Amino acid sequence: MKLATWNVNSIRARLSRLLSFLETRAPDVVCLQETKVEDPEFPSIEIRAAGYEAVTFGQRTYNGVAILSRTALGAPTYGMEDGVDDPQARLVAATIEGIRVASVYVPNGQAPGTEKFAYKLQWLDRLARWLQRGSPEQPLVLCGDFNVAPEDLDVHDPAAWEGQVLCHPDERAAFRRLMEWGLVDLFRKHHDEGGRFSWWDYRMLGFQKNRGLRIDHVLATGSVAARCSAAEIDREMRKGKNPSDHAPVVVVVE
DNA sequence: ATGGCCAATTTTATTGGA
Repeated sequence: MKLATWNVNSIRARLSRLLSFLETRAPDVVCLQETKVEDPEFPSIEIRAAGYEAVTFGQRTYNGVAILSRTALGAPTYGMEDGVDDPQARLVAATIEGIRVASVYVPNGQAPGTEKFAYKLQWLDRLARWLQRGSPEQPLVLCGDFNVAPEDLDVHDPAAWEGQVLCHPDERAAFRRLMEWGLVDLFRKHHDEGGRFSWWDYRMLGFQKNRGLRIDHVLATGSVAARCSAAEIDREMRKGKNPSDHAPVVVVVE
């Protein structure tokens, strides 16, 4: 199974690029974030014509997640179902070929000390509890835009980013708690080098200068990680006209 | 070369992203 995660920054603005990605890369599963459409406006017809079914959890303007799959999507769940009244559409999950797959869009957090930052930390804590409702012995892929660069190695200029949002110690600690439950970073399983990023600012020639961060991740429990033979960041999808500011992360699970 | 923010809405500014 070839599985990708991609923050598309509006599926309507990115539809032709997404369809090109599906055709040229031929992934079996694609987790999307920041679709920014309510479910009735999701371009299901075009996606289906490309050979994919979709599970969508959208909202207007902001957020919105989805999972596309060539094979059946079983037992979909929308949000964390933890009783918290949260209108933001940031997690959707479904079972594909025996693997539970979740597409997540972690809050950005804006800046440490703000209400949005507090919401981000709370959301990550809820995500840890969502994981704890299951077992790391089960096959799970938790992937998406985590809005956390786990280590300085994942940052183009660690000194400039120190203590800033996406790199703050509290976010990194929250991310580590997710990992310690029993997840493997599939990109890091295959690459130990720095300078490999999944997001670059639209401004200031960020991509051209490779001034980016690695904040999009594919995390998997041990049984899935053991079957993972490759992981790459698809920089081609960040090039050219009208890109998302994120590139897809693609893994192969045998 | 991959080129100097972008997307959606509240639309000729504002908000949020990261």
